[in-house]
Amino acid sequence: MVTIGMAIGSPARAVMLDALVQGHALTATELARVARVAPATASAHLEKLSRAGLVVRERHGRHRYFRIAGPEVAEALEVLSRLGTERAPPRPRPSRDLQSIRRARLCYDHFAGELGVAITSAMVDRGWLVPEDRDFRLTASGEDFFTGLGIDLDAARAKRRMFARQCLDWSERRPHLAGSLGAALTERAFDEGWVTRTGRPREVEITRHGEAELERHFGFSLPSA
Amino acid sequence: MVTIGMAIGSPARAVMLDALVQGHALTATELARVARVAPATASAHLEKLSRAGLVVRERHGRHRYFRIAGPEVAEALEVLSRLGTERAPPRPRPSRDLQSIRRARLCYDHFAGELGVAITSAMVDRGWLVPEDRDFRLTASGEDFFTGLGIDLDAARAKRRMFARQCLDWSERRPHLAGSLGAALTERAFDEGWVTRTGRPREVEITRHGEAELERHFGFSLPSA
DNA sequence: TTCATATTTCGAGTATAAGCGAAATATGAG
DNA sequence: CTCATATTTCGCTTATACTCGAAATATGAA
Repeated sequence: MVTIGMAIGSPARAVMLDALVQGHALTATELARVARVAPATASAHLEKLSRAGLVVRERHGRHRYFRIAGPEVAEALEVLSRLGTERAPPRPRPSRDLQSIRRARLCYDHFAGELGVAITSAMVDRGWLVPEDRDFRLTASGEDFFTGLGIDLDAARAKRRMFARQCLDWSERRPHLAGSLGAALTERAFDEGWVTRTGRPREVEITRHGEAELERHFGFSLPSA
Repeated sequence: MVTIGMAIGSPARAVMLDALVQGHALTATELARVARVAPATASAHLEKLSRAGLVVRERHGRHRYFRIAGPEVAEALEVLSRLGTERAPPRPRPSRDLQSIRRARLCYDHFAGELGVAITSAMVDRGWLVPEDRDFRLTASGEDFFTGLGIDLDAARAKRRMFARQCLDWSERRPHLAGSLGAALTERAFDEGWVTRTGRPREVEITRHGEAELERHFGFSLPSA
């Protein structure tokens, strides 16, 4: 990521990439002109872009062209430039994909996103967890709940890591349960088939069965996708 | 795009972003630790990331957290890091979306991608166009073809721009027809309903009617999506 | 209020990048 | 082969970015 970032992080190179993303293959001299730098400078920039794997050089007849290295590069640059512009307007409606990853995600090994927050606040509402500084305290009734779910609390407490941490992430403004307790709950949810992984990196999907169980245990159902 | 590029174009900041993309909100001190820099340095970096709109600062109880500014930022960073890694392997199969944009795209105002190349080589094979240096020469039979299609060649020649240019782009290795002649053909194709725009920026879609016409005029049909 | 801790600001030093012109080097045209 | 043109390499200057420690500043805890 650093390499890519450094490659685009110069006005001259950004202009060149912008020109190339249009699809055209251009010569070094043409690119020097659009970026308003000397041919020597353009050559150095193109060397960098080439090393970063963003553009490729290609001989064609008597000319030597540069162009975007491939479709995946073109797509990534599109995403970036969209990110650059879509900042001012009030707030673009998140795409379908983004909505789903906001809904139910993993943060390392525990639930985050709407799902994580919903589960956590339900447990707080029921008096099973009490927020305390950076952690949650597990109450007696909370212990009953986790034990009833078949979770071994002693084992969770025995782990070297924090037990019941508060965790914030980018998709919600309220904390969700992390630490070994959060991990244990999440593991259980997978084992019981409440959720499954989707193809995407950290995204999970709630099964039909899971919906029913969430309703039963926590008294909520997430608005359907 | 420059801003974004400069923002990620530093090892320390890239590490911080990497940590934040996991979902966790982290304090400045924690981020200083993961990036292995002094708190003062981390503070400066976070200031930049914040200015670039990639992260936001948020007070929560007695702590001040940084986190990724929003889902769209998280997604863009994912795309970037994927781009960084997916370079070594032989060549990842292009996604469905990428295949379709390779298939039929516009380069400014003329066809590019597989469609542009296929049309152009068909015309060369038929002796309607002859590649000449950076341009194509339109032959007499070629004039008949374009005129038969209802294209006003005199009008196209009268335009201030190049008439029949060769154009290379990133998705194919062979040139396609650009210039006012290419634009006129493309305009005609839209008018006749051979192609329509999809939602995406430069992408077009071939209609059923278009498939038949392409087969009739140029003797090819693109392998179906 | 006072203390302790987290964070930012300030004022350097060092490293690296961007830029140019001149010269060296390819590459196709004739 | 020789010429003309496109491109890269070289040497150099200038500007900016990264880094740190020390000091100043906020902020919640007691």
